[in-house]
Amino acid sequence: MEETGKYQQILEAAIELFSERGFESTSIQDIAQWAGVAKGTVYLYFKSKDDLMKQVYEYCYEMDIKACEKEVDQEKNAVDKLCRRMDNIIEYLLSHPKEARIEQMYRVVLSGKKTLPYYQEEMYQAIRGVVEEGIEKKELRDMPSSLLTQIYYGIANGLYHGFQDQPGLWEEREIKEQCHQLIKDSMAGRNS
Amino acid sequence: MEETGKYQQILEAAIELFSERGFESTSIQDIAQWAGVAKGTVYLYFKSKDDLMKQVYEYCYEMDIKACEKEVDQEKNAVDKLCRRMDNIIEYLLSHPKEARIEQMYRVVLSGKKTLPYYQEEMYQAIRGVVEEGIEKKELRDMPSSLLTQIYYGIANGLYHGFQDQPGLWEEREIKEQCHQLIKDSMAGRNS
Amino acid sequence: MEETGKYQQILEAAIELFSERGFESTSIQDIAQWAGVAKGTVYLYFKSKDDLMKQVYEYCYEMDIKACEKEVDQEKNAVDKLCRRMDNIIEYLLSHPKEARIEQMYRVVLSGKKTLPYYQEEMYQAIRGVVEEGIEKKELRDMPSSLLTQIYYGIANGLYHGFQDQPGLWEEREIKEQCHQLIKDSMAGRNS
Amino acid sequence: MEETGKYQQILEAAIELFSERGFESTSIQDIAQWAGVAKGTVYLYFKSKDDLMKQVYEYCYEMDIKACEKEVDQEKNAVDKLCRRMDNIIEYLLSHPKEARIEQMYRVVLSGKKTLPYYQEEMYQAIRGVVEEGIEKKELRDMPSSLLTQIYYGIANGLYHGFQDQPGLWEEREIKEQCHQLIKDSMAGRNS
DNA sequence: GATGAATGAGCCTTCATTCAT
DNA sequence: CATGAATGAAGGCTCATTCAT
Repeated sequence: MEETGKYQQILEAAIELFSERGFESTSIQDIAQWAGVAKGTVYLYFKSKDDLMKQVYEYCYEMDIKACEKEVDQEKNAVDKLCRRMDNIIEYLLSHPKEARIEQMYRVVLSGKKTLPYYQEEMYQAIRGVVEEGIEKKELRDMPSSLLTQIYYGIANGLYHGFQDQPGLWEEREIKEQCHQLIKDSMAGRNS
Repeated sequence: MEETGKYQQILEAAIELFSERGFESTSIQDIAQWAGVAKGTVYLYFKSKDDLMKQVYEYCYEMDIKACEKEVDQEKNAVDKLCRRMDNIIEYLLSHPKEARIEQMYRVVLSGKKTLPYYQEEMYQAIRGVVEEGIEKKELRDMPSSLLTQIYYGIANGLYHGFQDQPGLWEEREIKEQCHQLIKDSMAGRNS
Repeated sequence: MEETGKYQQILEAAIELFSERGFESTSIQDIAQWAGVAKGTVYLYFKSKDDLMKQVYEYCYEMDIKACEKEVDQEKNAVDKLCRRMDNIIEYLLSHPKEARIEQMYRVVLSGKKTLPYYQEEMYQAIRGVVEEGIEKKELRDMPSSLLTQIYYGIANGLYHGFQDQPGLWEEREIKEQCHQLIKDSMAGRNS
Repeated sequence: MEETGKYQQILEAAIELFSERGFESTSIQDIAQWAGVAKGTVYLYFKSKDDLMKQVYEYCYEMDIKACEKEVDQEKNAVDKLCRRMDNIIEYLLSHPKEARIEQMYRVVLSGKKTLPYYQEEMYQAIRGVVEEGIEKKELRDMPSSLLTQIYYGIANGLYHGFQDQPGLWEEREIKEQCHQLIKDSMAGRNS
């Protein structure tokens, strides 16, 4: 952690500790210590603890988005896009458990504030776009797109938890195919 | 709130405030004030703030479990049991948003601690029991039961979020049936 | 300092330390220690350090006002009123040097803020009232009353400093009479 | 502020900010920024913040002294000297409000420390010299010179405050003459 | 049982000062 | 000379917890 810049050191220390202990239970002191800098140094790079929290979340979120959209556009059908994206989601979450936890935590906090519902976020909108298009083309179930989007999200999340418990499963080709089939069956339904 | 016992008063005040402001941002003072008792009184009924948190969570969780299991046993098939349970889940969560938030928050905290994975909980085990039996009887998809259980959980959660955004939807009979169909398609797959 | 209430203890500790080290250089910790209470206790009686500062000032100011107005009304003439008041002022300031310093300090701070000019204070207005009446009755010099009031204030202050350096002087009857004569000559001028 | 030396730039920035916000509320960072230099540079010219404060005060004090003594020696009588000096004092203070505030603030701080009573200062001694000589020559009241000096000081200060509130007054010839008469009456008394 | 005054550990944040570049 | 990143001591304030009444 010595060779990267101080900003990155602090950010990574924060990810480590926030994900482990939660936002409130992690002190700036702890973060500074873990990052190997003095307490005051944190404030050279971040305006406040809130600012640090926000930047940590945004950093994680950006990584997540970028990872999840990889090669999605190469697929033509809605179902295929959703399967590909789900592979990406799980791949990313399993390889970045700390970042995943931070996103989760931050969203719970956000969901308490009326101002910015989390579903207005980029990723939600991206998925919803695919879902709406799929519904229009009759590739997907004819349900309210918001509901279908949330269901997709929920399945992805459920799968993540499932694979988290038994990491080996995700490596098995057969399992992955079963999951794809499940996605298809749930999202497309009788249309398939 | 005056006629119930002090214990209940404090518990309800805690539910109210924890769900609104989060655990760390709610002080014992706030809770005591809301409950209409003195700060010291809280410590007559709860060993510490952590203990209060835990009891609050457990209280919410118990209510949740009880509500979700209602009439589930009247169904015969695995799919029907799961549908019935899902109706209960959504019904409960929508009518108890505060309790829902507290369960959510507490699980995020718990998930950080390796000691007590949340899937060892009663509700998870109950669902898993149904799922395993369903798989055995070929009523459900032949997938690892843990995975299928998590997926079911995820769908229920997704639906909750969806209906939370548009509460009116849940009242529509057609929508509910679509949801049941979706549960069936995802959990039973080609078997159906 | 043990027998009085905590509020008074803290107030007196603050007077002691503020007058000795200044507002900014005195920490709440210092005050608590001097008062023989815990840091947190200070915040049971004062909302913040600023609040403590303000209450300390107001306490000193009230004492000052009360002391300075003693028996002033028994005098008929403006000059006599001013002399009597000046005796009171000096008497008070000499016997309450700490409180005097606090008033001084606070006014210097206040004078930096445009909002509440210190001359709108009670004591200033009281003196100005006497001065204006005196001018009207031709007992005092025909000068702008604001100016004459400030001059009176200045003389009183000067005398205080003078007597502070040589406290014995104030005890001498002759000196006191000289001072009264000086007040008369300066405030009444040729009218006398 | 660019063409003068760094030392002067910093000094002037300090005068500006100290007079506006007070000593403690002005950071070295603020001063450096206002002066257009780096924080470290301040420490090339001043040993510490305290040192800067002291030099700022001394700078203001020197200006004050120089301004106040202008043409005082042209007068023969003690009273005239005192009047002339008072004109200078007020003229200076009104035209240098920032420097005036700094002197004021610093003296309040100093007056708390027993080590260096401010009356041992040059200006005090200069006035006292005039006063003592005047008393000796029976031009002034026969009172302890220290007292009379402090009174003179007090009057000057009072006038300053008076004119500060109504700057227009100081321009009126008649007012100025009234002030001179007042000085004469107070300092010389029946001797005049 | 009930109270709330008192405590003090611990948090976030600021800022004078240093020093390698 | 000049810089500004880095430091860490210190301060204001909050709050979980205790305990005498």
